[in-house]
Amino acid sequence: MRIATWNVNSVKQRLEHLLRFLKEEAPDVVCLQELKCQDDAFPRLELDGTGYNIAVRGQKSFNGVAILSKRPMEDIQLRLPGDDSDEQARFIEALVPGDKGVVRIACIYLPNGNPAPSEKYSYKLAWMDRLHAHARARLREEEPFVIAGDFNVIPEPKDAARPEQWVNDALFLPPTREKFRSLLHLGLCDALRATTDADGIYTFWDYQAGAWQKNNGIRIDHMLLSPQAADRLRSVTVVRHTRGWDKPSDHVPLMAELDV
DNA sequence: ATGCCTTGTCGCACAAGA
Repeated sequence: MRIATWNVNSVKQRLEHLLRFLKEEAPDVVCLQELKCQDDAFPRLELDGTGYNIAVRGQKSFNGVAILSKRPMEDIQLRLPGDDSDEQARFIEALVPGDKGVVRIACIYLPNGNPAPSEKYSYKLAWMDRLHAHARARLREEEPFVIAGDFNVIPEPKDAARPEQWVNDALFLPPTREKFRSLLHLGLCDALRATTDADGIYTFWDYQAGAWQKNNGIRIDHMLLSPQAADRLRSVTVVRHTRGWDKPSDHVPLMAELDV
């Protein structure tokens, strides 16, 4: 099963890119973030011919997440547990069947949190605590489980071309990185880091200041795998060339192949 | 030090992103 995650920065603006990506890579599952539209504005008709089933948690203007799956999904969850008053559309989860078994896939758009300190940063840290609690509960089920998405976390200095630019940023501050590590300490595996310890691997390049042309990137899109999913990991790919397309998203897709 | 782009919004500038 090929699972992809991609922050598209407006699904309406990126529809042609998405269709091209689906055609070229033929992933079984695609987790999308930053739809920037409500449920009824999601381009379902435009995706009709692709054969993907669609689960959406949209929101006006900001945020918004979706899962596309070739096979029908079950047990779709639209909220990250832990705060019933949280209205931001940043979480969607579904059980997806494969050839040999099922995988539960959570698609997340973790808050940016800038500036720090601020209420936004407090919200980010609280959201990470809720994700930690949810992951711990899922891990107790001892099944293949994947958290895929835009984490807005630079895990290590080598995950930034110029780490000194990020030392005061919510994506790289010590509390942010500590909470990311605490997810790993639960027993989750950073899929890309299971395949390589190389530096220079990025998933985001800012639109500004020629970041792409200078390769001034950061690695902030991740897939975390439960032990039962990690045991089945075959490969991880950053689909880097999409950043060079016309009118691209500032993020590129991350893709993992699981033997499921 | 700030903005640099890009997107969405009951636009006509601003918020949010990272």
